[in-house]
Amino acid sequence: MDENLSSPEHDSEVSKELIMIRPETQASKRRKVAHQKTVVTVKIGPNVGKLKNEGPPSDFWSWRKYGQKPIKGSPYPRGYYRCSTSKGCSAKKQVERSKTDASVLIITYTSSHNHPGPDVTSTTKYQNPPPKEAQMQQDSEDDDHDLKAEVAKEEEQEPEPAPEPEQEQEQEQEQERKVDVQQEPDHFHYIQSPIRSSQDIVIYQEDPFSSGNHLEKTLLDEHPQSLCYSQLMSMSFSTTPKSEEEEDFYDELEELLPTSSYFPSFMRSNLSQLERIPFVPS
DNA sequence: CGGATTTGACCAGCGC
DNA sequence: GCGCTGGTCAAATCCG
Repeated sequence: MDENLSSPEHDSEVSKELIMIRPETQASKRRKVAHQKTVVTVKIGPNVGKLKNEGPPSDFWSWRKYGQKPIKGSPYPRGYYRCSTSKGCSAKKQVERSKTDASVLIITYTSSHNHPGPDVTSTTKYQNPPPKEAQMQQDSEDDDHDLKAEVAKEEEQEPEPAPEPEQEQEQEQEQERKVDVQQEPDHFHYIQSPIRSSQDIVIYQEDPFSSGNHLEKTLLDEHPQSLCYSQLMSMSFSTTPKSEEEEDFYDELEELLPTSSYFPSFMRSNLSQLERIPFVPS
């Protein structure tokens, strides 16, 4: 991975991740085990270093850290987490920070949960979601405790090395964003989610077709701050006529997400509530 | 005291 | 074949 350093980092950073999540690439045996990968890029905001309760979106599972490794070419280590919600659950995730933008967390989910998610719908606040601000406050107080803790700890561990000159970083950030936009239409869904207040979340999911992407992209263009996971899901599952390829993809996505894995019950419940999203295809 | 985290060691795949 | 690297293990440590 050192070779990436010689080339512009902004270019290697995202594309590297995107390449990694392709299941049929020459992955190592261990990587092959992780048949499904979903990369979630979370922008945790510029204050993350100071506001420790700013964290990436909680996925509401309980994760246990089982390893941390410095990643070649990145000043930030990658943390390895395993689902501790249920014994025997093979769900894992990797949390690393973008080497070009410390405010961006890259969370890679691998495998899927083999158990139902925590029943957060039993708590009133998700059955009757409070206004955004209030919800955000509550979230920062409890629900994202796990990821909040992760970030807080990472912040503590990492003395913000700031290995790159500020100007360079700014430049790279800008270019990185470009990379996001450029690559997304080909293979990935690009979702922005305010699940946690000031955070922008981008989910990269392998996308066998390109025609469907305009949907999400258009959504983003029109409502850049109005999407969340559940809305994404509703996008994915309730939007009008799909091509066969799309159906296949959504099947995959469904298999990967709401019924079994990354998206807990409250999101699934919100799914039905939020099926009507303010989106009119152009 | 039990569960979670840390961290060095180990293993296996990949590229040269 | 060898070195590099990512991913995992497991003992030690920490924390509530």
